[in-house]
Amino acid sequence: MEDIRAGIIKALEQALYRAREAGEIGFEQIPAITLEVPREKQHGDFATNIAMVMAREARQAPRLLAEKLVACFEREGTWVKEIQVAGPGFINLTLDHRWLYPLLPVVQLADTGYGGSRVGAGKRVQVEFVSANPTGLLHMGNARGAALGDTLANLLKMAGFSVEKEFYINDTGNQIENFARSLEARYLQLLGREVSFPEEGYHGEDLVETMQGLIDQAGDKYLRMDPGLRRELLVKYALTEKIRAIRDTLERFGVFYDVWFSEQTLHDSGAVQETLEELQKNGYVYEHEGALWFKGTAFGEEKDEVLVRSNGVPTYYAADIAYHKNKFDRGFDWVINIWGADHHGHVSRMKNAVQALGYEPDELSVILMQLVRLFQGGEIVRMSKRTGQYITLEELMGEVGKDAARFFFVMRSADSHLDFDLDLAKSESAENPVYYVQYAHARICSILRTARDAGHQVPRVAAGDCDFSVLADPSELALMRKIADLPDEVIRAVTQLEPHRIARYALDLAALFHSFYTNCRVLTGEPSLRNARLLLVDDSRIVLRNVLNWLGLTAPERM
RNA sequence: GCGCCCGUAGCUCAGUGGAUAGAGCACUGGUCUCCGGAACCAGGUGCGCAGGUUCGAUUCCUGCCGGGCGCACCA
Repeated sequence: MEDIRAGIIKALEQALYRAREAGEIGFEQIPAITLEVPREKQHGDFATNIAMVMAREARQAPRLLAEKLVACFEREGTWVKEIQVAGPGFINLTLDHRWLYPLLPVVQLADTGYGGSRVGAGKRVQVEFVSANPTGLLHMGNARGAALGDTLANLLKMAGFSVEKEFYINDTGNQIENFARSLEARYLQLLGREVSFPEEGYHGEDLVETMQGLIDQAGDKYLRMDPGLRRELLVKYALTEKIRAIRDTLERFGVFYDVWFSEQTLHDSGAVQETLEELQKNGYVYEHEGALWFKGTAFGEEKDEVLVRSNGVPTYYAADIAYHKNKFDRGFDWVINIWGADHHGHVSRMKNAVQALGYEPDELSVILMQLVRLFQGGEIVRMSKRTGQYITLEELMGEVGKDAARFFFVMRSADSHLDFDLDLAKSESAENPVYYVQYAHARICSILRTARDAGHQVPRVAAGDCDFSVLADPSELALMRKIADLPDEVIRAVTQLEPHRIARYALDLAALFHSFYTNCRVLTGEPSLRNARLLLVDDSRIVLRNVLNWLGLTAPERM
């Protein structure tokens, strides 16, 4: 695919040089030639706007220029069958459809590796996502982040990057203080003491359960303890419990991390302090009213930010800067964070700090994802019956299952608000896009089973030996073309940080397969046609399965 | 007030500066003697408004309108 593209571009360049030698066109340098895939099929397999781009410098009308270029174009070795000028000056290229056939054995051979590339070879990338507060349960926003982050990590791996997935545990700070007081209140209440619950505390039912669990294990022994020590021990117990619960839920959601990173360790190791000193050394820190401030205004921010409060306690910002320093010091070439849109103000602040420490801010990417709203029966679903809080990921999986949940979250662009339709996700029918894609896979497996039972194997063909010219139906060519596009799609999804493209790809591919299935009978009596189609079907299976796996969905053989 | 995201078909959303802007759902009609009907095919006066840049703008820039979210010695 890439070779073919590069070959055509080279041939176009040579045509331009030839035209110049013949005195037909004048130019200094050829601008970068891009080949796009036209929306309209009639416009061929590729199109280029090079004549329009060069029109001004060459002082010629785009169409005229295009015609001269076409006249000098040599097709030799490019698969180009037709080349013509169209519209305001486009050059449309139609390929001999035989260019697709060598792909068929390639997919078969690559198998689980098909769709991969080496654009990220030698580069280490870290994806940090979810990083939910360990004070409660995972909600819809966390779930969206989990689906996006995990899929993105899978795609990065396919693109050749070395990838690490990380969960940052916010296990210190004000919220933990608050968590401690909430736990203490629940603990005391469960043991019959009349204590009021902190106004700003964590009201979720899950804290009651957590403390009941502790009481079942350890009884009332914390009752007579010094309150400070008691809170410390309650938090320690609850954090372990909560983090385990979060990890369990994520694993059931199909998300596994390489590293669980504790914020507390940054304080304990002195990393926060070192980071502050470095910032100070670089001249970005000053003292004011007893607090230490970061000069955000030096980077065009509206105001400066507190790093260390006047009571001596570092802010979350200070810890987060230390955390990002730590990431870069671990040698990552690219650091990707997935945050809720409510943290957007933090993005430029973080990049500023990264720069202030002498790192390259462009090596930090942040994907901001917009809010998730749940819909059922056309109404917004806000509260969870069980916890009185927002619906949890656990409950969502119980309602619609892992596959539907993951697909729905990853199907939309991160920066669009996501309306999650519970009824649609639950429906086991045609209108559910998840089943549509999975059904295509199951259908393929069924065809292959039937073929095997009849004694027909998928042919194994060497790459050089593949005349599949019997595959010429438009639906067959469209399907092959889509399969050919996969590596490019992955690269695009990764470089644009848009994993939702792959969900669209899965839907498109499934549609093309269903269409092919309707138009072309696979198990025919004609052996060469049957063999060619069996290979195409098996390749479709491979591609669908790969894509479903990257999205974190199962690829069922029956359903 | 300042900042970020969004505004595309009845609904939910895709869309790489390009030619006739797409998909799913919903609705209507049709296809199938056979490999899985959870399928396929057909049916559409839609890019919030106004400027600007460009040969060309849904896409880039500015302003406005509408929706969401931020703007703590919270995280």
